[in-house]
Amino acid sequence: MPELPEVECLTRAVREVLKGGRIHDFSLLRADLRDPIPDERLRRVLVGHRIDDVFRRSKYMLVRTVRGFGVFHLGMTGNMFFEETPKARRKHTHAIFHVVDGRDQQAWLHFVDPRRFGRIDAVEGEAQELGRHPSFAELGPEPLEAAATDLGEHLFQISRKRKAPVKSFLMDQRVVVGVGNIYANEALFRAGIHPAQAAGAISRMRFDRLAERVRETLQEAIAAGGTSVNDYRHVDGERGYFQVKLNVYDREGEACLICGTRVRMLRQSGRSTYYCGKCQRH
DNA sequence: ATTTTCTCCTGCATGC
DNA sequence: TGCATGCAGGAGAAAA
Repeated sequence: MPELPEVECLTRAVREVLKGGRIHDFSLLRADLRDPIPDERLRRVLVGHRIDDVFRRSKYMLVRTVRGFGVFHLGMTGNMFFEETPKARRKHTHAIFHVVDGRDQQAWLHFVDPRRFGRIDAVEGEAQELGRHPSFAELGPEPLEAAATDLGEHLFQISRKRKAPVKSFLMDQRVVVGVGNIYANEALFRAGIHPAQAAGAISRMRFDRLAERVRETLQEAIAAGGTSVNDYRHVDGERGYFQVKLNVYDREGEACLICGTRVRMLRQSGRSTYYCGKCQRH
């Protein structure tokens, strides 16, 4: 489940190779993932132009050239790997980008996604065109770009009168980007906030605390994941997960690492929520 | 306007 | 061992 930290780590690894280089060509092994892949537009944007930057917005990795942006989303199970050859294919490889880096070294960047919830898209034009794109138009702020108190203030302001559980609220990408199920659970645990509490009933002070914990959790995950992607030939977004100590996620029935109480699970809008009923209060 | 449900898809764990 | 079943969930559309 690639959330912000995993996408950030992948983006850094890809940037290392692609920035200043070019995509010589690519091939699509299927026409669609979650949505159809716009072959021709992707070609116009990416092929033959210098890669000016590779950056992350929300859970999207963006590849910028003079023509526009390549847009990559990993969905649930997506990942990208540099391979030594175009042929050494893992199962569920859907696209292969033939890359020539800044030092004229060749590489093949493979987009792999078993469940195919990911997306590959292209936006022509400048940053403002990207901002108008449906995937980006309504996104909330980047949690790591604002100061913690500004994020707390933001969460507090837009949550007034909202009855949604704070956990669903936190996972809403229009509220704040990048927080998926795992890190929502973990940040709420760290903040001592019960996931079922109505967002609108949470005080400014507690939102400040939550904002701090969200940032801390994401930053720790990036630091942990970042250590595994030094060598671009071994880009491995998955590995990051196992380096972060999860307090509650997927630990139903196990002892809370703080108080020993059994971790509980409940279902909120179809998602599994894990929490400690003693450490996390309304 | 906000919030929930449904949909996409494959791999894996579970149970008989 | 094999097969059916259910679950995992990001995000957008549809429904409530």
